[in-house]
Amino acid sequence: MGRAPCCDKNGLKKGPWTPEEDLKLSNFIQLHGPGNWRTLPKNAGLQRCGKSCRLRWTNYLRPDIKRGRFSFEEEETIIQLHSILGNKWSAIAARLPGRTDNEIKNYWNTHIRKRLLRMGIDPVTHAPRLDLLDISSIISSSLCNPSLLNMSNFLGTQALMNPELLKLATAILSLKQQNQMPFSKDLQDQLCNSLLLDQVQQPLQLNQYQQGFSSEMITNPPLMQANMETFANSQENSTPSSLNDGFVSQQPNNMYCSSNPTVPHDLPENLNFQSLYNSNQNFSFDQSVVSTPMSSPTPLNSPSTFINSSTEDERESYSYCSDLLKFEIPESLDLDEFM
DNA sequence: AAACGCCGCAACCGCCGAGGT
DNA sequence: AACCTCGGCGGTTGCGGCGTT
Repeated sequence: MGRAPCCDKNGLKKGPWTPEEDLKLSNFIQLHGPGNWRTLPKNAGLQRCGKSCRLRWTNYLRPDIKRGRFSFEEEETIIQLHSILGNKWSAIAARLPGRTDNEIKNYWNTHIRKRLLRMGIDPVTHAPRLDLLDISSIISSSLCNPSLLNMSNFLGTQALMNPELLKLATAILSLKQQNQMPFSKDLQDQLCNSLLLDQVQQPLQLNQYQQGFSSEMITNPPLMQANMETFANSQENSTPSSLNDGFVSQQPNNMYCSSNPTVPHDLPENLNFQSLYNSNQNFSFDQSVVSTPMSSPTPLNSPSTFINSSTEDERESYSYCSDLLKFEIPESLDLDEFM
């Protein structure tokens, strides 16, 4: 036969623990150590299920538990570990001394998850998703502002997520740089509208814009491979217009974006950073943060594109985005354990 | 000041694998 | 081998605090 039932649930107390119960449990465990949860409540004089006692101890009473707000470093670690481990809260907690799985789980669900969603990042896959991103502020403050087409915000947050937008923006800028087309407000509005449509999961109809351009400018493969670096270089060299505003800067709170010249225009829809890592061809991580040799000819830490963020919220968001793009693996993390 | 709604977190629930009988 | 509990885990719930109206 098996063991006796762990506890008879009838008559046992549930709900919040009182200070007296906490004291009883703490004193008992200090004397006898944790474990034997089945018999512990009775021996400690508690009208609780053993499971409830164990949870109370591991999640609240344990002396090595660190209380209080999560530090920035802890949040970084949680995000990075979650991108690798998923909802393996206990595994994540094992790498955050003093934090319990329950606490991390709660913090993820109440803070980090929401923040990622606001940033347009799928908290499950850690993949950028336009349909999750609140881009209205970005659009309203830059693209749709008649006096300012701030391509930095536009490209910095969108281009990698939607290759069609990258194509379109590349073509637009190329045309503008060659003075082959006026950058009219109409076009900006069209682009803005299309982005809004795209946000609600309407496919971007590139052809709509191709009509207004030279078809060669749209379809010429070399041009289509133009990239963030092209933008950055061209901006440095010429464009004195507002296009350059905030595009390249070296300030501390900047977002570190990909400037890989081979930014793919056929990124998979459910792209995530793991798959990028594995694909190893169309995208590369910063060599300085990923030790695994990469075949990409241009590491991300060469001509980098920095996005200057203005508000506290934006800095915070960009900072998190930066973390995701950098995808730094803590030294203490034994990846083999998960592979 | 009261009512209401939202949010965060502690605690519970249900499931699963490991291991004891 | 089958049955059963334990311990652990992730998901969910519900309560209390707080802000807003």
